[in-house]
Amino acid sequence: MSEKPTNFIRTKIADQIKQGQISEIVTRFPPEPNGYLHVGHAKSICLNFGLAEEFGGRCNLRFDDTNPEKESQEYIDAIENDVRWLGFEWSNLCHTADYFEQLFDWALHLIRNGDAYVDEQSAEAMRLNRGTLTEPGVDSPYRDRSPEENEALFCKMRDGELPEGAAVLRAKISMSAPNVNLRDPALYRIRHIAHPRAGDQWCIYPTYDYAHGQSDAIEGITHSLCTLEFEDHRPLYEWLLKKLPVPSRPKQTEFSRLELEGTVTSKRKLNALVQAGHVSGWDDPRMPTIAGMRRRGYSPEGIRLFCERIGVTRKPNTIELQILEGSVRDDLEGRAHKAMVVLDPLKLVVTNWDQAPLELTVPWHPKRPEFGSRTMSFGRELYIDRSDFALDPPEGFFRLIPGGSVRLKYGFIVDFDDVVIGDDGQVSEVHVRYDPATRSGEDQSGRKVKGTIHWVHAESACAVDVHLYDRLFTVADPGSYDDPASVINPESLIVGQAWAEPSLHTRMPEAFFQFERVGFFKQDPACEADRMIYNRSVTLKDAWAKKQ
RNA sequence: UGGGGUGUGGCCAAGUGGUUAAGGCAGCGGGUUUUGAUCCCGCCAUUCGUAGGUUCGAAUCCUACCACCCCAGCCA
Repeated sequence: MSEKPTNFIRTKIADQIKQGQISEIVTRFPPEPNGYLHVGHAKSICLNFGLAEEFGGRCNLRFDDTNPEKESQEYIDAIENDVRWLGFEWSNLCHTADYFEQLFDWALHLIRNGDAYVDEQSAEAMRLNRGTLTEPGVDSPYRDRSPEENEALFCKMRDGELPEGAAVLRAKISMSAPNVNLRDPALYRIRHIAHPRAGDQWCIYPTYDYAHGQSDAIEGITHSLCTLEFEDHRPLYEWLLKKLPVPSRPKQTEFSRLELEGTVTSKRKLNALVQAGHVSGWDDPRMPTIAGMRRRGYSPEGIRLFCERIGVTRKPNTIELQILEGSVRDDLEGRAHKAMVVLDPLKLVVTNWDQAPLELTVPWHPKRPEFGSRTMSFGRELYIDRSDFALDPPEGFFRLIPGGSVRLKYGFIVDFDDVVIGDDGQVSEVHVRYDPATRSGEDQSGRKVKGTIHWVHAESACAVDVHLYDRLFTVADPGSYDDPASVINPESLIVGQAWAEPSLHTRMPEAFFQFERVGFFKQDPACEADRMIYNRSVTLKDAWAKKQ
């Protein structure tokens, strides 16, 4: 295989180690538990955990849980599950909430040094006084309170004596900074609301800007990796680290976030789709969430391969869906069991077959003998896919046609005999004669046919449901719509019935399958034993369809 | 019109002054094939946003310009 592609962060770390500037790296993946993880998070997870792994360092999973309004235990559990499923194990499981006491003490430190003050302006007034992108802001009338007064007020905030919105703690930096993030950013706000982890211990909560860098410092993070939109926050990140007696000095490095063609990677918008019932949940197989991709039948290795292929840079980028699908296919090709399933059945009658059904031994994977084999019965009545027969074949069609022959994979070559047209004018049956000398594995006839098609034995086949997924949206950039629901693809899910060889069900439910010549499928975890559901993860490449 | 970023083939992406500008995906052509899949082979940027300049030599240095992205939450 090819070696791992490099990127600017990896190169920098390798360099720092070589120069002896650092001996160990510590990274962290810091999701806010306000939704499920999506493919964009997968990129970050692979980066953070991957780097730590590669350089023999550590990586923490840290819940950036500073805003109890949006966070919940359901999300916390789902995130842990998703990270593990992707194949990573954290060094420490951390919660910003566990640092609340320390963060509070440090806030006092800022206040006592005159670096923070309690502002009692309304949110509206603060917004107005912040100025604009081109004009400086105006100092708050509360900006020059004494440290003593600030400390007393801040303690009142903590003690619950002030209502929500009555006051915030602000860093005292500059209201005229050209970088608006430095115009006395809020550090603490009042929220009389319980926290999923801290319970009702607190009614003031730190903001991301105040909590993040300090949390990094507490954990001894060396490389704090985040996306580009936080670049303008870096001066603030550094300002706080410099003002506070923190135990270490982490460095923030930004990279560009993943943009995936045809998908939405905004937790807010994904949540809206879930809430409105446009999808069955966060784990709907059409969702770009890790849970959705898992349920759809993507493998962790396939997703990791994808993350490796897309690289890490600071450039704006939009990744084509083909790269994700191609990565998944490439991984699944080697690990999926190959089964025969007919999605759109057409009865095939082998007119010269008068014997009992024949049991054929068929390998689960032609190149992987260790996968073992199963038996398939072959008899007089079979189903083939309707698309594998053409009364009036187009140029280049080499499946079954009047007067023609095809091989039934792992079975025999059959020669066209006759066709039966139903009342609806459609072909209802195709009659063929099999050539006994052409049995797979012992064919000495010397016959060669152009096409090989899949089939199932009508008598023993099992009916299963198949869920055929297509892209969730009709446009390439649903994320740029305020309401992506307005461009939902009404055909993003097609439920069909199929006939499967019975041994499909003898495999474990976790198994990945390739339905030969059709696509990769995975059993849906929610289906019942008497009505199996297989989700189509991704189709096979199809040069014939493309030519059409 | 403020600040911070980014521009290398259809999509990603190496490359940081010196052979014919890596590689992946997609595409195209061919071979193998009992999956029109997989696999294998070959092709696919005289050119690095544009225009100047420095240099024996530039995607890499300088200047100007252009385009696009992010920032005015008590979200992260």
